[in-house]
Order: sequence, then structure tokens, then C-alpha cells
Amino acid sequence: MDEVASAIADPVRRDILLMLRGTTLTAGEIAHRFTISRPAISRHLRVLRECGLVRDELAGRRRMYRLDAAALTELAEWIALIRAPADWDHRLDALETEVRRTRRERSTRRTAPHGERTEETA
Amino acid sequence: MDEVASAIADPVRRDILLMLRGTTLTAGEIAHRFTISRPAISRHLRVLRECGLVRDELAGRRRMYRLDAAALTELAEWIALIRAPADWDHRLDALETEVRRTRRERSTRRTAPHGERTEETA
DNA sequence: AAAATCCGTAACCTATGGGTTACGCTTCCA
DNA sequence: TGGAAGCGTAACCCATAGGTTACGGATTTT
Repeated sequence: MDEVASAIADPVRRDILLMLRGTTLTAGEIAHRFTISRPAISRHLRVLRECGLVRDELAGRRRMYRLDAAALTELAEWIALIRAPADWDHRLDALETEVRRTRRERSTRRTAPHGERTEETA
Repeated sequence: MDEVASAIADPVRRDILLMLRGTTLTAGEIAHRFTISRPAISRHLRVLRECGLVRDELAGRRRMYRLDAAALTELAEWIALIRAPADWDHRLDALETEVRRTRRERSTRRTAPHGERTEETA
């Protein structure tokens, strides 16, 4: 967990992770979006690799990178543990509201996966 | 956000935050639970103070420390953003179930669920 | 086959982090 | 009122992080 936390403590690495959401990019494509040197990016990528936040795959002379968000789970759970005691009830209310709103929004934008359950009362 | 992330990247500081859940402790009480020197703990506490994860208050010749979990919000939201795309619908289902279950459990265990429901921004 | 491309590694420098011991300032107490 | 208690700070040491330039090893292209 130490490694993951210190990995995302760097703004460059956070930006890399953000730009990998949904896509896969080559090392060169990533490096090209920063002003710092390419070797610096290469080492950032190594840090992300070694803590599991990123997976790489050789494709010819290029190397494709993709996000692996599962590496964040442990840290997310620790943060949840710390945040839990504070203002529990209020946050649960807000959370349920948000969950309902987000799912409703998604099921109208896409095709509804399973039955409609938007009218249940708590 | 950099500061918060790098603060919780250290296991000693994570332990300090954990032991501050729910209580307030003096610097001495905290230091006494570790094997490393007291000045080292003092500096860890300073790091936590300066990034807002901890609040301190002088009480005579002692200094009381308490957790301030709000400092984790920004980082938690960033992590949520990264984790969001994966398995979105399924997690929303599970989340709503858990929210409902947890709140029901809490309102039966305690006296009343907040007689007044204040304005919800949703 | 030779050259260009893609990308990691090595060597180097400086800044920062975390530990230690020594010290100093308040505050309590006998 | 003098000494002990509680804590932060300073000075110091060593390891690590992050940047740079120079280099090397595959793969593609011409």
C-alpha cells in the first residue's frame, strides 16, 4: 500500500493514470504530452508498473500501457476506514441519492440492463 | 493533494491516523506506542498537521491531537474517478444495497435517525 | 543492409525524507 | 521557586526520488 500511495503522490503519475482511463497508450504517446524528458516518464512508468497501477505489453518496438485500477482497492478501503466515523448518517443519505441519480442517468443513456428499480422507498 | 497522498504513504503516519479514530491523544501518548524516537514522531505529526489530516490544540503543557478526515476528501474523489469506469453498474447496485442495509442497521441500534432532515443538495 | 524509430537503462546531480542525539522553551508540581 | 515533565526544533547523516544527458538494444522501414 505504501508504494501505491507514494506513486499517486506525484502529479505527473496521477496525470498519466488519468490519461490512461479507458484507453491504452504507448510510452511515446504518454511522454509526448509532458514537457519533462522521456527517460523521466519512462521511470514514472516503471514506478507505476512496479506497484501494479499499470500493465504493459510489448507490441513490436512499442510498449502499450493500460490502467489497472484494482491496485487502488486496498488504499481506497483504508481511506474509507478512516473517513467512516465522521458524519456517517449524512453521508449515507447523500450517497444513496447519488447512487440512484447516477444509475437513472446511465440507464436512460444506455439500454437498461435489468428491471427498473427506481421507485423503491428507503 | 500531493501532500495528503505522500503523508499517508508512510506506515507510521497511517498508524497514527488509525489510532486517532474517535479519540484525541497527546503527542506523548502517540509517541509511546512506537519504537522510534519521540522527535521522529513529532515530525510525523507536523507533516500530518501541515497537510490538514490532523488538528492540534494546546492543553497546558501537553498538545492534543485529533483526526480531521476531511483532508482525505479530495484524494478519495480522485481515486473514485480512476476506479469509476470499471464495473460501474454492478458496483452501483452493491453500493445502494449496502447503503440501505447500513442505515437500517444504524437507525435501529441508535435512538432516532436525526429527527430533522436538513436541506439536501441533490 | 543500413538507417531511423521506439524505449528502457546507466551515470550523475541535487533536493527531500526519515532517523538519531542534543537542546530549549513552557507548564506543572512539591 | 527549583526541578521535572511534555514537546517542538536544530543539526547532522544516510538513503531515496526525480530530473538531466548519454547510451544501447530491438524492431521497423527504405
